Amino acid sequence: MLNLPLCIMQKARLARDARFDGLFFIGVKSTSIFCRTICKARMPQEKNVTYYENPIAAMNNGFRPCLMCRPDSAPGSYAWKGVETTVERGVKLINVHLSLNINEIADKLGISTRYFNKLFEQHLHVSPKRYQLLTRLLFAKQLLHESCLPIEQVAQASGFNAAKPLQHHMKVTTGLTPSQIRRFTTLKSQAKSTNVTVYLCYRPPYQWQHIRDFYKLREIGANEKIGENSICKVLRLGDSHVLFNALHQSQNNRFEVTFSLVDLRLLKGSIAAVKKMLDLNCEPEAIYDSLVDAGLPSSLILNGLRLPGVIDKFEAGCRAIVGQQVTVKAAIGQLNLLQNTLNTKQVLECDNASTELFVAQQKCHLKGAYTLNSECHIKSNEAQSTPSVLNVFVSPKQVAQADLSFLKMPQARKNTLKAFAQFMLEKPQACIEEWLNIKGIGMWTVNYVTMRSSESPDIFLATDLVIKNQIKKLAEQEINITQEAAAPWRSYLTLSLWHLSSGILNTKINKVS
DNA sequence: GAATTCCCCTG
DNA sequence: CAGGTGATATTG
Repeated sequence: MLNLPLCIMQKARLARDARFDGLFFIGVKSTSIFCRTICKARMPQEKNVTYYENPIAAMNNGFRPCLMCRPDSAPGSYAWKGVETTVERGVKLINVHLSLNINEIADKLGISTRYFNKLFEQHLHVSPKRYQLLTRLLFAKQLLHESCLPIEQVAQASGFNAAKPLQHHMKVTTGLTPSQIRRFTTLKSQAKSTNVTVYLCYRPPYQWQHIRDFYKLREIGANEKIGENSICKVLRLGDSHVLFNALHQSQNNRFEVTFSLVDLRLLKGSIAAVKKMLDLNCEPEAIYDSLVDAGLPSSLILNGLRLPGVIDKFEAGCRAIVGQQVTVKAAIGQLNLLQNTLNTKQVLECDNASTELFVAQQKCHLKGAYTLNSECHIKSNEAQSTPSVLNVFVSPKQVAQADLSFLKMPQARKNTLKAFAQFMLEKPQACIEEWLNIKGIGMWTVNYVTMRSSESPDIFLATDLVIKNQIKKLAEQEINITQEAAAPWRSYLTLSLWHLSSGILNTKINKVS
């Protein structure tokens, strides 16, 4: 039943080798406890040890899970990852939630402030407080350069309570006051509103057409509008909503992104979200090389390919589930139906006041883009004839409570969708692997969602039908793909193969070969 | 830095 | 099962 030789497991156990973590489990007879290979507890003697393939097998034989290494927890979960990642998670939280203080961050991590301080200092040799101050200042500086927000609002957006503390800290750490920093910027003053425009750059080349078409094909009209040169979408960020319009300016290698915000503290997260959607941090050269290594002839490679991201994990999950075994077109039709049908009640159902405020603000702002759920429709910049309203993607709660009989798809898939919504309602923070426990969600779905929503550059969808066919088709022309060689950028190989199979380049292949 | 918790061994 | 050891994570 165990697929590893005994001597290997013995060595792996004694070395506490992390590479074998999860592959087998160690039952200790003297205590009736079972552990993972990496457990830091005192090393049991060989004569007391039995090996098991999985936690279930160990528990069946009367062992209980160890409290230190938590072999019962889901692989990848916080409990599984243990202390090693606590600092990492803390850093992320500080970066994302600029307005939370250190106590609240520690609270989110589930540890005391004192311990958080200690761990942080130990690993990064800076105190969390100091790290946070620098993070806030850096972001404030970016806003001073890239936007025309008044200082007071820059302060709020970067986590300070008021302009005074920002001015003080900026002066102390950089020697310059915010207004001195601002003087370097060349932007013209923009109208006073909660609209914020920032310019987000990327490393060229950038295959705008590819990422644009990818989104366009998957457009959910009530939630997003994809223009020839722009992407406009309403994002759910925590309990709030953000509307953005990203306009591609290829001559400057950047996007002009306008946000409409309820609360300026959302700006940091909003910028991160758009960067993720447009994959602005990617390094095209490394990816190009890896695609060559994988065996793609350079004539078939889109240099500057980007991975189109999905911000909301729930949305990504819905897209994946509804997209199981049907064409993109069919799936998006059903998603549009879902969105439009459940949408009508949405404004009433939203429990927080922020939505109302947001709607009110939308009425007057974001000229030339779209409005959110307001009766005053504003035409889009892109000379599209019909005025539009945009709305946030349906929530887990809505889907969980809805009668889904109006959807045209197998009952089993509707059940999965519903179970998924229920799961997300109860455990919104669960890691994607945990979704496997839901009936109807398998590895393809998990991998697809991981690739689209976790900025995971190294997902190869080997079981995807389209991918399989495309590999076969290439092999017929003596182009052999070794996906392993594309690591750690295999997501881009997946994208490339999808793109090839879309037919646009199929004629080209013939010419090449 | 002490105290607590946890694991494993021995008798 | 009780008593003792060593080690780690976490707290006040």
